[in-house]
Amino acid sequence: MKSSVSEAKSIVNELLVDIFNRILIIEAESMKKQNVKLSMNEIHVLEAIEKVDETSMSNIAKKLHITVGSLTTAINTLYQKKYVTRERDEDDRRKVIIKLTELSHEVLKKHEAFHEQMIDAVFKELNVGEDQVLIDSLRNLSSFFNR
Amino acid sequence: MKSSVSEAKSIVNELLVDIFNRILIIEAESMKKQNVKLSMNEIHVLEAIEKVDETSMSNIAKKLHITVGSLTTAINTLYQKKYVTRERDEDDRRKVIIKLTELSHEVLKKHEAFHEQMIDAVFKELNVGEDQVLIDSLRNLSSFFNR
DNA sequence: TCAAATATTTTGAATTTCAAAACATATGAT
DNA sequence: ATCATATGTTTTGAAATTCAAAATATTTGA
Repeated sequence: MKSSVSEAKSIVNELLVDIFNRILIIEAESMKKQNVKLSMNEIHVLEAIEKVDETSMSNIAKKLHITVGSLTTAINTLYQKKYVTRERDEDDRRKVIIKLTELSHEVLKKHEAFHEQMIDAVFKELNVGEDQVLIDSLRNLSSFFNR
Repeated sequence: MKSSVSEAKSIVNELLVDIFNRILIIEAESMKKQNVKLSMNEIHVLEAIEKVDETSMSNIAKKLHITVGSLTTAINTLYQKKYVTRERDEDDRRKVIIKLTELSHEVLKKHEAFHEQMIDAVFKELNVGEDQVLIDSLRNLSSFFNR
């Protein structure tokens, strides 16, 4: 199967758009099937808390690319539903430090399992060395966003 | 630079998450810079109308993975702002056919230009034949969502 | 000590979404 | 031809998510 470069570009564009349009819906379905009661939005907040170094409100909001005000409302409901705790930073009492509860860790485990399945699907039939092509392409795309 | 398969998987996962988290924001910035007054949401509605065969409300909603009710509110504002027209299908008067105005085509041209730049960045330094690896990987990912 | 900087929450408004009800038109069985 | 059912769209009412700006709390530096 041959194709010119511009054809390949067009195919890659369409695939990226398709993937982008569906991933949230598919992820949500997967979580629902596993009896997770949270929205994908809420799960992504938990994910950000897990990944960020210092879990202050500002840091988490920056990771999520939302305002701190928006994060406050998200954390309000997660706190109420016992997915996170809130405490003042003793070294700098302006800061509020968010921590995940066991409930959150269970949800994140399920979410990670979905991602692993997804990535396994990507690597299916990929030969040794070819993974580097994929990594380079995605790095190029990610770098494009840094301009 | 060598890495085990599981390392490669982890890198690809992180890159995909990063790309996913930023693409909407970057696209929105790009549109704003080009004096486009619409939200990315509204632009994606126009994009769906452009891509779908028969531009009835149901078809457009299906393409966008939203309910027809949600689409009605989106079309209401786009209609009011003169980005689309509405007409009854003469063959089946239950259907409403949406058409893009010149205003929309101008916006979509700018949006497509962004996507072209983006894809050019992906293909940067990609050798002949390597594009097929990328296409295969993304196809695998897209197919994973069809299960 | 106190003005400015930083961190967070609150407030008020806009956007986007959905499910269910209401409405319009078409189709198929009698 | 008529009417029940199916299909297509809009309306309604409510919830979730977001933002900017104002308010509040704490720290820092002059």
